[in-house]
Amino acid sequence: MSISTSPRKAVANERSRTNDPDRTKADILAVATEEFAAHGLSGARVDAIAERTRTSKRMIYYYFGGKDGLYLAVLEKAYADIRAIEAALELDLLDPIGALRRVIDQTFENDDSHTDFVRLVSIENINQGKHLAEAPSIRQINLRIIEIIGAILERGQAAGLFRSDLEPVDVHMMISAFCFFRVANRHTFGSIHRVDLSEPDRRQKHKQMIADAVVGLLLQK
Amino acid sequence: MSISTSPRKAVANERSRTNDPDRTKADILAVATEEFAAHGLSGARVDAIAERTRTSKRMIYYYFGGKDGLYLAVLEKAYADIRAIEAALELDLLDPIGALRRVIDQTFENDDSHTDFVRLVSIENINQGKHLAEAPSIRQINLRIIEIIGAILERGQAAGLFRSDLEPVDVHMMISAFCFFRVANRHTFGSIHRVDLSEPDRRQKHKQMIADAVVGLLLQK
DNA sequence: GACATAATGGACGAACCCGTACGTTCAAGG
DNA sequence: CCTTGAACGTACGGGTTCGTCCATTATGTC
Repeated sequence: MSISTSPRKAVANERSRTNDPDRTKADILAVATEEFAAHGLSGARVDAIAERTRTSKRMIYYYFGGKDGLYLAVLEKAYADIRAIEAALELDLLDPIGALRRVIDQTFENDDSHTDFVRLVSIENINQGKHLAEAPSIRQINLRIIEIIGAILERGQAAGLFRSDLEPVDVHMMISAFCFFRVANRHTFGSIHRVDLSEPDRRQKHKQMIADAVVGLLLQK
Repeated sequence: MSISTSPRKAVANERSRTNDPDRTKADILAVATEEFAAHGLSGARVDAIAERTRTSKRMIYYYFGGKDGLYLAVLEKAYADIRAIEAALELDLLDPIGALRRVIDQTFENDDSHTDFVRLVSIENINQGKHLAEAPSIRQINLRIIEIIGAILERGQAAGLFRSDLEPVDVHMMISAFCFFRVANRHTFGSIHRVDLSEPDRRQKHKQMIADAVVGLLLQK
């Protein structure tokens, strides 16, 4: 995680870069993320990952213990990356409706641009969330988004704008469901209904739709 | 597909039931549906399916050609079963809003009770919809739901109730996204936010939420 | 500069898994 | 009955895939 602890040699010398654990780990993780996202847990091949790596299969077992350990590390990093973006949201200056629209926009853009993350979450659900259940760090990370939405709802309710019978987690689910489905089910939905869900016009329309729907729902009394 | 073409022998004799192709095929299909839904395409084991069947592995290859052929047959049957229910909806007597709520209710209940179907669709998306693309029958089946929603929207627009800038397929997606996500992402979402999405109270609340949101969205001008 | 420890590579084994070759039984028609 | 094709079972081969054993090189420390 740190800025590489490799020794003096790494300054300028290009070729003789040997024994760089941080880089090796990061390299494996990046390749593994692609492989797992593309083929799922059981479909991913350890040999295939090793082959596309700067290093060898031996290192996967050295650093991650095995296929499952590697998968878990990939999952943890994917969640951490996504939520780090959400955590940086600046909403205090906006009115409740504006803040809510900002959160929705962010979730939409996040899922849209992080296809690998969406696929990994789908895969983990196929696997019944068994690996994620053993990664307490992931839960921690995700509480932030609930806090953010909770704060917005409170402000909206205090102002007499929003209804008060919806919990933050339910609002989050409604937003996530739409943004996630749009990416996760792109293939089947697109193929069946002959629509390209990633086409700019429809993309824009959908973003407007989910924002209007959620805001409209909260304004209902 | 017919009511079994087996001979006179099959009337009452319990034990000597031999050579019953329809039953053999249906048996394989049922077991395979469970196995694929549980472990995905690459995770499913042909040997495991064969073992839990009344018959042998040889019959899988005899009737379905191979693992891929079997998977495709499972997928087709899953879609057909779900959409057959939707096609039976009787909506002509209801006002547009009532009809829309009825469709949403139906979709919600369908996804909620057909976990295997939801999982298979997720799996097919992980597989980038490649198999579904080669199954024209599935597309045909799904057009029905779009027709239904299209008719409701037209009536609502004619009555001056609904906005007219949303296509049926977009409304369908909004409904599907919520109902599908609730089931497909049950494990990760539940584990992270410590909620049981299948608990009756929350279930009911969510059903109300998606209905209110979609109706509310359409009533916006 | 010697030594302990961390990092790395290549080769390999054992289990697994898909698909098939080959042989047998059943059912309907002559 | 006898033939013929459909329905079925057993056993196995060939390829794949995970994980490890053994050997080697780098790195930091005293």
